[in-house]
Amino acid sequence: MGRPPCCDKVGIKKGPWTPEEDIILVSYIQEHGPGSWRSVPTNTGLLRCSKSCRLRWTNYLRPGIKRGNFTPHEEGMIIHLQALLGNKWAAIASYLPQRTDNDIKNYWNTHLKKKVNKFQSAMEPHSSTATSHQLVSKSSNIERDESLEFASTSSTATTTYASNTENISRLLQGWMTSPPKTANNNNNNRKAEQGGGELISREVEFENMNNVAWDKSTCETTSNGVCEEDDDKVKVAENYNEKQKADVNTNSKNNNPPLSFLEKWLLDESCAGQVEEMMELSSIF
DNA sequence: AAAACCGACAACCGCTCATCT
DNA sequence: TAGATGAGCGGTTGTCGGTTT
Repeated sequence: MGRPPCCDKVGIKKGPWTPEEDIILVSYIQEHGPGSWRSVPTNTGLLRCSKSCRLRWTNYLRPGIKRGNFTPHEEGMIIHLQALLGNKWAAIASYLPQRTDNDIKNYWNTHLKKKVNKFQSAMEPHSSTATSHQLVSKSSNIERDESLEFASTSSTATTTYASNTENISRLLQGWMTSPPKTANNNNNNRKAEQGGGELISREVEFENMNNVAWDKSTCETTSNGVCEEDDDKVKVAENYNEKQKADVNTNSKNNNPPLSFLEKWLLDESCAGQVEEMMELSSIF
């Protein structure tokens, strides 16, 4: 169709977002809700293209986003899902409600891909009979050991604005105390449609079902300090999710396909435990 | 101390799909 | 029905901070 890029316009600012820009964007979304991105730059006066605003919101400013180190369980899930779904980051992200697709994609590219490749090349002489599942499971074990090391060595928080979650927490104070019309539901529904088939179609439900509990559990079991930092943000997210839960439950009642095997596996806590076990068992790698 | 290198991640780009007119 | 527009996704790039030489 030959549509010109929205960011080609003269006077459109690029590069890292400033705190002022974030405040403007958050304030606007707080008032009008996410969506109608086209109108955001014109209504706010931001010298950013609509796309940039959307990305900034969905990948960074949106409530409920967990930042910081990935837990071994999260790593295992990413590896599993990547093996099963390929580079469908949005689909994978739907199973890790607090992580953005961009985050997962970056983490895969910078950490997990290398490790998995390393493992695969190590397995090369013997791998002719190994199933991909075995491969992935064993890969997960490497992730765990190395990630623990990683977590202990890389916990130095960056001091840049963009990485400071407290800034965002403050920005989001009051968000959802007067909730806007949730265009997010529409986005989620659309994502579900786009994600391709049954596997993804239930992400909305899962997301809302797990957001709060997931956050709490992961916070309690990790000791990297990230969760404490994000406490305010988590609370804000909880309110946000409560609201969404109510909306989405209505929809899911009407259209509620059965869980696939993969989903069951992923959602089943005991199975998650098995992954951990497998990780332990193959720590020889 | 400074330059070179490297890793992490935020942001951008191009494409596709859905919706609207 | 076709074109225009909005929005989302995945790949890639740019920037920045830390580490090594």
